[in-house]
Amino acid sequence: MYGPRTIERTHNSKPPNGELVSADLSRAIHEHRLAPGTKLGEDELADIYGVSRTIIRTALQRLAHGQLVEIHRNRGAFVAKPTPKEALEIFEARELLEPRTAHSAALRATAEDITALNAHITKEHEAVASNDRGLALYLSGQLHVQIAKIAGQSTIADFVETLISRSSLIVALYWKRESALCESHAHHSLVSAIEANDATLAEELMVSHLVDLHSALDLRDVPEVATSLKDILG
Amino acid sequence: MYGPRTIERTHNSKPPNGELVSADLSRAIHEHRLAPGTKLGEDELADIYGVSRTIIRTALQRLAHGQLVEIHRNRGAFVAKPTPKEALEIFEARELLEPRTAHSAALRATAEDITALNAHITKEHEAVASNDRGLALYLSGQLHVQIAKIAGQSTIADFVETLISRSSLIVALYWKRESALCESHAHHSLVSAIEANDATLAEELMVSHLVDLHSALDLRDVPEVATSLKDILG
DNA sequence: GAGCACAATATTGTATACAAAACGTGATGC
DNA sequence: GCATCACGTTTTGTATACAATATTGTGCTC
Repeated sequence: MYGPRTIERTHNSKPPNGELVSADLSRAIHEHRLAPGTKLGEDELADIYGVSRTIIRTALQRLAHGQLVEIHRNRGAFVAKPTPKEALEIFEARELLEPRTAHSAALRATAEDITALNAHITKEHEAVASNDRGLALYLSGQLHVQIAKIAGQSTIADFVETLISRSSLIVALYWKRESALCESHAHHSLVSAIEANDATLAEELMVSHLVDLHSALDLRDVPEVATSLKDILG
Repeated sequence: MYGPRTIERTHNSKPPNGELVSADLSRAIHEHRLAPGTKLGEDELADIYGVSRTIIRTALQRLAHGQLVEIHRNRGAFVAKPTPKEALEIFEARELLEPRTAHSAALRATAEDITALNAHITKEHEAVASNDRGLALYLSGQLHVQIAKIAGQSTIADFVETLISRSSLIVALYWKRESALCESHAHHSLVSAIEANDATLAEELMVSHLVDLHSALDLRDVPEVATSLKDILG
C-alpha cells in the first residue's frame, strides 16, 4: 500500500479552471498522494473537480509539459515515472543550477526574504512534528524554489521549479532510507548562511545538501512501484 | 515593414494535430515570419490550418508554456515580447548552461554526431548564401540545441532548447547591427573543437560566442516594434 | 483447453454549440 | 467638443456531442 490515493477538491466557491486543477494535481503528486504510474482518467477527474473534460485536458497537458505526467496518445495520462537515467540527470542539473542560486540568493536576500524563509522553515518543522510526511516533502522542495526565486533569475528559477517537481517523483521511486527527512538541519544552516549574506558558505552548503540527497537515492534498481503487471513482466 | 507575416500550412495529407500546429508556429516565430506582439487569433489560425479551435488552443497553450507566446485571459494569445530584463536573464542562463554542454559534447561526440554537425553547418552556409535570413537564424539556433543534445543531458538540453527559442524573440527585438549573422565562423570553429574532442577549447569558444551574441544586443531601449498603437500610447 | 477473430465497451481525440467576457461603435448628455 | 454609457459585434472560455482508437470480453475453431 502507498497511503491514500485520493484527490480532493478544495471547496472553493468558484469553479476551477485548468490552472487550478493542474496546481491541485501537482500538489497531490508532490505530496505523494498520487504515486508514479497512476492513471489519470479524464472522466474520473472531471467528476472529482466538477468540470468538463475540457478543463481536465488542459490541466493534464500543462502537467505533461512539466513532465509530471506522461500522456500516451489514445491511451491516457499517467503520473510520470522517471527512469534511473532521468533521475540522475535531474539531480545533476540541480547540482549545476542550485549552488549558483544559493550564492546569488545570499547576496540579494532582503529582510522580507529572510523572514519568509524562516517562516517556511517553521512550517517545515510543524509538518514534521505533526507527522504529515506529504506536506513536509512538499515544503522541503518549496524551500529550494523560494531560494531560487530570491536569486532574482526568474528563468533559472523556473528551471529549478520543474526540477524540484520531478525530484518529488524521484523520491517516491528511489528513496533509500525510510528514516527520511532528517534534512531540516541542512535547510536551517542554509538559511542561516543566506541570512548572514555569506554567499560562499551558502553555495557550499547547497552543494553538500544536494550531494546528501543524491546519495540517499538508490538508482540501480529498476522501480516497480504501483505499476501494471505488463511493465513488470514485459 | 518586417517581411511577410504569413503562416502557411505545409500541404501534408494528414490533418494536423496540436503538436504539428505548435511546431509550425514555433518555426514561424524562429524564422521571424511572426513578429513579437503579433496577435494569434484562434479562429484565424483554425481557418489557416483547417482544424477546429480545439487544436489551435492546445497548440497555443503548448507555446505559452515555452514562453514563446503570452496568453492573456479573455484577450487572446500574442507572440511573446520579452522585456530587456528577461532578455538579459535568458542570455545569462545560456552563459551558465551552454559552455558546459559544449564541454560535455566535445567529450562525448560520436562520429555520427560530427557528421550531423558538419551537415548542419553546410545547411547554414546555404541558407546564408541564398539570403534566407529566417532559415539561417533558425539553423543557427538549432546548432546550439544539437550540441546540447550531444552532451547527453536531456534535461539540460530541454532547457537550452527553450532558451534558444526565446533568444530568437530577443534577436527580433534587440538586435543591434543589421550586418547580422557573421557568426558562421564561430560555429565552424566550435564544431571543429568538438570534432577534435578538445573540451576545454569548445567550452571557451562557446563562452566567447555567447558573449559575442550578447554584446550584439542593445537592451537599453524599450522596444516598440510592430505593436498596436494602443500599446505605444497607453 | 489454448489461441484467435470479432464484437462490445470504455476512453481518448476532435468538432461544434453555447456562455461569458472584452472590444468597437454610436448615440446621448454635459 | 469631449466624455460616458449602452448596445451589438467579436473573441475567448467551457460544455457537450460525435468520431476514432484502444481495451476487454465472448465465442468459435482447432
